[in-house]
Amino acid sequence: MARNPDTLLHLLLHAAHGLEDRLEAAFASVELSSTRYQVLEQLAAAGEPLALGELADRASCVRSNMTQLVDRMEKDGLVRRVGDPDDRRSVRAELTALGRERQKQGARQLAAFRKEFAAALPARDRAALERLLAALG
Amino acid sequence: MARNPDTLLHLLLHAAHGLEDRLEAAFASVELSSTRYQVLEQLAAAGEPLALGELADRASCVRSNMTQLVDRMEKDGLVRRVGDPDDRRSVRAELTALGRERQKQGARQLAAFRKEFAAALPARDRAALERLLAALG
DNA sequence: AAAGATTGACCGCTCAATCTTA
DNA sequence: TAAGATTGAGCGGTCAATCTTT
Repeated sequence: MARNPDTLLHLLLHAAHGLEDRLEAAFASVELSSTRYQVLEQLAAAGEPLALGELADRASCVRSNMTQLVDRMEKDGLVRRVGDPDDRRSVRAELTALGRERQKQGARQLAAFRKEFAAALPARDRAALERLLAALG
Repeated sequence: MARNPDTLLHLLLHAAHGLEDRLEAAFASVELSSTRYQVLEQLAAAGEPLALGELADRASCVRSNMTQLVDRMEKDGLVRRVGDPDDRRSVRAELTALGRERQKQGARQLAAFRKEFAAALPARDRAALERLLAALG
């Protein structure tokens, strides 16, 4: 996204990209992506299998996306599909032991990353950043 | 990317995403994407055909990505491939009349969007934002 | 008919492997 | 051998169409 590099807009988007790349690298160190972590996190927090549509809603993505994501995660042994006896249209995703393990590792990576971010953030700029984010809302 | 919504890191990434979505929508209104616009912009600025590798370097992406992007843009009539007589390994992309037209429309959209962004940005927070971006560098 | 999931086609990106020309 | 471009496979996202169950 390197249009017109001398623009504050550009600098902001570029910084956000860099941040995301580094976060992605942190997750990659435990063989996850932020997308996969997000799913594992939801399932761990829920403490029970969740319907794919429910997962898609929580991830703010489209249903077909979750279908394919769960395909890949299932192939890698992170989750498994289980049917819902009460509504046979529904398919739920359930954590496997491996998925549970990876979720914990991912959580540690994320916590460390957040800490690093907070440390890099000039303390006196927190308020300004919060105003900015509110203005962009 | 909705992990842990009450985190400053998360808020920043979320805001950047929102910004990008809106920028993308602005480009879409003239049947472009930010990616395609970026290529058109480089070609217009250069004033001559550019090798695909050169375009990939300027877009900070991998060569194969540019091959495929130019495939799609060529199919849509925005650019055309031309050979380089001086180095027969090289393939250059050249703007078509349609590509030139779209680049101008895209530039107008981008300018309007930047203006809108600047207006939404609390003036007293500019300095803080610049420090923040420097710290994240 | 409406909801849940899936499929197929596409955008945009990565990597590894390949083919051609220098 | 190096460099330039392409191909093929995969991730992650969209949309439109489809199939099953409610």
